[in-house]
Order: sequence, then C-alpha cells, then structure tokens
Amino acid sequence: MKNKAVKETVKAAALRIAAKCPECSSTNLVHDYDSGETVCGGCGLVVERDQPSSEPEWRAYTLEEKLSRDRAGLPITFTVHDKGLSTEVGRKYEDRDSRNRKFPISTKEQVHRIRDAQNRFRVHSALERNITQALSELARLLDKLSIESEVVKEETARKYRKAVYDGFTRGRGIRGVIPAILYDTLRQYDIPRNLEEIAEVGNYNRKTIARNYRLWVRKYMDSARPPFDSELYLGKIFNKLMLNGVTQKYSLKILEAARKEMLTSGRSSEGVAAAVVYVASVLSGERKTQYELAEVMKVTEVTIRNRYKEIVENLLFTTEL
DNA sequence: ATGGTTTTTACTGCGTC
DNA sequence: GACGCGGTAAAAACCAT
Repeated sequence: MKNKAVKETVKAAALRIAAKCPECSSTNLVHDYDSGETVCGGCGLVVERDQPSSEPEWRAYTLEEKLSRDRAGLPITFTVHDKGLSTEVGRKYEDRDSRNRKFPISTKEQVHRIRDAQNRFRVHSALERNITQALSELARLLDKLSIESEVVKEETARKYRKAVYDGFTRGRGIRGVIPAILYDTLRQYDIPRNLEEIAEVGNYNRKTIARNYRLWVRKYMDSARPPFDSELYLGKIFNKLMLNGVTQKYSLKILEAARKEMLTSGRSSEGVAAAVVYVASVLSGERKTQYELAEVMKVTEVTIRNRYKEIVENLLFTTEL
C-alpha cells in the first residue's frame, strides 16, 4: 500500500520533469507561482494552469476524458491556439501607468474601453474556438454513425452554438454535450439511433449524455419529443440484417397486431421491434438469433424474450399473416 | 425522495449440432 | 463443448408524483 503510493509519487515527479512542451518540444518548462501557470520557456505557451481558469473548458483535461479520447482514436490536437497569450489589461493599471503615476481622467476612460473591448473579444473568441472544436467532434460522430445528412449537421451545430452562448455547455464538456444535442436532432428527424448506440460508437459515457439530454429538453423544449416509433426501428433492422421481403411483411403485420392488443405501450420501442422481427424471422424461416436482434437494437436478450413471449401468447393465433 | 414499472445483470439448466 | 434458448432473482434504470 504505502510502497505503491510512493511509487506513484515518484512516477508522477518523473513525468513532470520529463514533460515537454506540446508546441515546440522544449523541456524548459517554467512554473510561475504568481499566475499559477506553467509556461514553456521555448515558445511561451501556457502548458498548465494550477487552477481551472474561468474560461470555458473546451479541451479534455481530466484523465477520464483523455483516456476515452485515446480509445476512440481521435487525433489529439495538442495545439492550444493562443491560449494564455492574449494580452489582458488588468484592473490594477486602471488609473496608474507603469511607473505608478496617475492617469488623467480621459486616459482612464480610454483604458477602460480598451479593457472591456479586449475582454469581450477574448471571451468571444474563446467561445468560437469551443464551437470549432465541437463541430469537428460532431463531424467525427456523424461519420461513425454513418449519417450523411447536412441538415442534421447544420441543425445540431445551430443548437450547439446557441447552447454555448446561453452558458448551457459550461462545465459539461464537448464530449458531454455534442452527443446529447445530436441525439435530440436525430429524434427530431426520425433517424433512429438510441443513446446506447451513440455512446458506443463515440466512446461516450452513456449516463452523462443521457443526463445532458434531459437537461437540454428541460431547458429548450416545452414538451418531450415522442420516442422513436418501433416501425422506424423495423426498417433499421431490415437494413442491418438484410432481411427478405417475407420477413419484413410478417414483421409489419405482427407489430400492427401487437399494437392493437396493447402489447407495446409502456415498453421500449427497441425491445418491441427486436421481438417482433425475431418472431417474424422464425415464422418466415429466415431465422435470426435473439443475440443478433439484441445487438442491433442495443437491448438484452432477456427483454426480447419477455416481449416475444407476450406476442406469442397473445396474438399468434389470432393473426393472419 | 418515493414507489411502481421496465430493463439489465448474472447465473443456471436443457437440447442440439 | 459451444451455441441458442428459456427461466429467474436481484440490481439498476426509468418515470411520474
């Protein structure tokens, strides 16, 4: 125990010493205790801040974020454009010049204006950089989901931009917000991809994006979006498993009948769709395993069994196929 | 927070290829 | 022996209140 802790400390120290500037690879890193920043002696890049700055976080600094990025194979951009280099007109210079002489009033006002303008610019450009970063994450995600639609992309970008300027994204991180907002857009346009799938392909934390999606809905919508219709999922399954026309026809009929018998309400449309196709595939002879259906719909085999049991018990005999 | 419902997790047993 | 399937109990997630 104790040994391990010591080892960790040594390791951390070694890492620190060996640290290189991501920009110019200089090992000459200087820690400034006044500003709490570690600055590269080679190029002046601020490598690290002791305390989280008040600027919105647009890069992953936590270990978890970094790890999940690595796993996703995302090309990591270490280049922190301009970070920490922009000039700031501090308050302490408000009415004094560098030799501590008092400014005339007019100069004071001028300094005021300059500082305000500069702060505005700085905040603005920080937000814009965040958005740029977010858009590349969005592009990556859309690519992984095989979604080509420009409309979806634009709509999601629009929402994200709004969210940024509303402060909605603060503290949630791009990887927490982008998938959540994209999911909302997909619901909007009836493109069936559930949170599980999005989380999986993008290596996101499902719970996090689920929470952020809820918050998004609460803040920006006055009523909940209807869930994906089971029928949309049927189409998706047909495509993914390349099912023949007979199975497809059976599936549609079974779903319709199940709806009439009220076997679908209160149940997840994913589970319903998976079970319906499972039964249809058995009936048509183009048998698919429960596992395959579960995999496509991101539900468990248990759920499929529960749904399909109900279907068989309640309506198989009453339905003409 | 709470309680009711659905889904997941984890495990077991059975028949078939 | 691996695979597909069925069942179950308990945990977890979900949802409305």
